[in-house]
Amino acid sequence: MPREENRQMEEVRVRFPPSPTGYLHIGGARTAIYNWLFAQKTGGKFILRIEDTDIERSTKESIKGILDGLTWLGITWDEGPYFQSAYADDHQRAAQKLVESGHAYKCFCTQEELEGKREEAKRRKEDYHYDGTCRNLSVDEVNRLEAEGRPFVIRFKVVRGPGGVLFKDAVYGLIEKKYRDIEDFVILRSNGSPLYVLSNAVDDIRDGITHVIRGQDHLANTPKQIMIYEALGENLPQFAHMPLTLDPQKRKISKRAHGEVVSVQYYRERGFLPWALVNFLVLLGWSTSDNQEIFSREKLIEVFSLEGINRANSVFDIRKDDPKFFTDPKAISINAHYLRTIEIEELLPYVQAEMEAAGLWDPAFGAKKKSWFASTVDLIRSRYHTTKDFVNQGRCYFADDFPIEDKVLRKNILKHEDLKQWLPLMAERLEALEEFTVDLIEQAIRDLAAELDVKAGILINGARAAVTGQAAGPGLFEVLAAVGKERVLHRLRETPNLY
RNA sequence: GGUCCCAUCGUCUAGUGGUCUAGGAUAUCGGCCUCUCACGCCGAAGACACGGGUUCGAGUCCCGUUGGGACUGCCA
Repeated sequence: MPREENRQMEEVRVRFPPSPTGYLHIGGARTAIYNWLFAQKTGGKFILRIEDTDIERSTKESIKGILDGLTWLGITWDEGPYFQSAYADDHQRAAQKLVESGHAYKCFCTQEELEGKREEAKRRKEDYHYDGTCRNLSVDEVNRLEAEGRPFVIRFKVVRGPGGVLFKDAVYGLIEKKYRDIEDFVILRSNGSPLYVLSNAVDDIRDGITHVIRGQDHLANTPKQIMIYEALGENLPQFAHMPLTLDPQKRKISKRAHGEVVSVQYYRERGFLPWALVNFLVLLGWSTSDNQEIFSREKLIEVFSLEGINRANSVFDIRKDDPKFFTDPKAISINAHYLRTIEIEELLPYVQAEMEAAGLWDPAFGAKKKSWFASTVDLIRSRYHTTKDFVNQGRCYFADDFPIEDKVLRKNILKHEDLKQWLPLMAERLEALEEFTVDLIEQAIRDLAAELDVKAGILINGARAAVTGQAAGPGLFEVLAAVGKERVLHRLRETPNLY
């Protein structure tokens, strides 16, 4: 009992321990988000630890990519990044301690021997567990083999007898694993380096981790780690395993199999707002009882809880070669939602960044023309899905060179021979306006339509095509006001050249 | 194969024995709005994997079947 009381007094400490073998992917980001949220919620600490023990596969670029990805998402850490490789001594000491206390032993079996036994078992359709050849070696034998210079690994000595490891997972509930189903697993390689199961536990102990929130793929490893904690005489953290994210074929998503579309970077490059991605990701396997889906940062922290984590894996509905959706439609819809609803001031920097990258940025947009810039962005944003759209579909508002879609040209201009005269005529009328306001523009154009005895729609759609190159967009009069008198007149007068 | 986990609309999910002829979101379709396209609003279609129990009553509890996933390395 006193142990539990202590635990409640303890500060919550959670961690995200990525291995730097590639970019930050969706699954990792989601794990980081859940941990971060839990820390924020409980006033605890979120620790970043880079598990770079596999030096062969770890790269500097990968570490940078992970840090950049988290930072972009707004997932900040309170401690670290710590590097696992810096604590090799801890891991070896722990292994040594386990050997000395009789919880582990040196195993001299060679990989070839083991491989042979595995094959043999497989051939006989039996499941293979390490047979314990070295488990009961006498002290003399161990000394002799070591003196011979024979390499050895250290294996954890699993209890042989009835019973098993029982623990309560915050998400999955009671989990039991029988001792007989656990083999004497390796904790230290023959070269002295630790295996994940050991180093991860030792690091969590050193870092004072109170809650281990991680993917369900680690559920099967947990009993082993619990045995290590216990053998080391340490208190257990609380475990919470979260469901995995699968692809539409129900395969675990991975960098290797899915490539870019599962990387955080991809969403950044495709024009996602970081918080929109976080909001989408948190919904993959977690929900509130009232099923709310859009959360501000503060609200999310307020309502997040481990109880809301689902047990079933969820599907990240990525589309391959879908002309309409480049990723899960729901992710896009959430991004579009934020795009059209956040404070315009908050959106502007993202649009600016896109424009700078596209070479469309004019410093005046941030100064003298700022209110024009803001209102123009506001005018067009409701039909955009990503910030990229501002420089693609939105190009005509900010630049003089913009494409006119073929179909639009044919349907809204070429089809009406008279527009060759009418649009320049419209320019005349607009030029005469005292002020270039939406109301006056509308009046002038409707008057012109009446005068010419044509449906206003003909003129309106023609003008839209000539001025924006597109068939769709905001109300034409607003568009003209936004594009500005001078440019509108020019574009209308250019119409004859389109024929 | 063995161990563990999971199972509600295409996808994300609400649902903790009766209020479920199963709710929301997204995607799809239709309508309204309208100069177009979005937005917004209204509406349609769309799911409790199957079979046994338990119970007056089961999406909800139990068992089995099927299906899916994870783990099963001197990877993390």
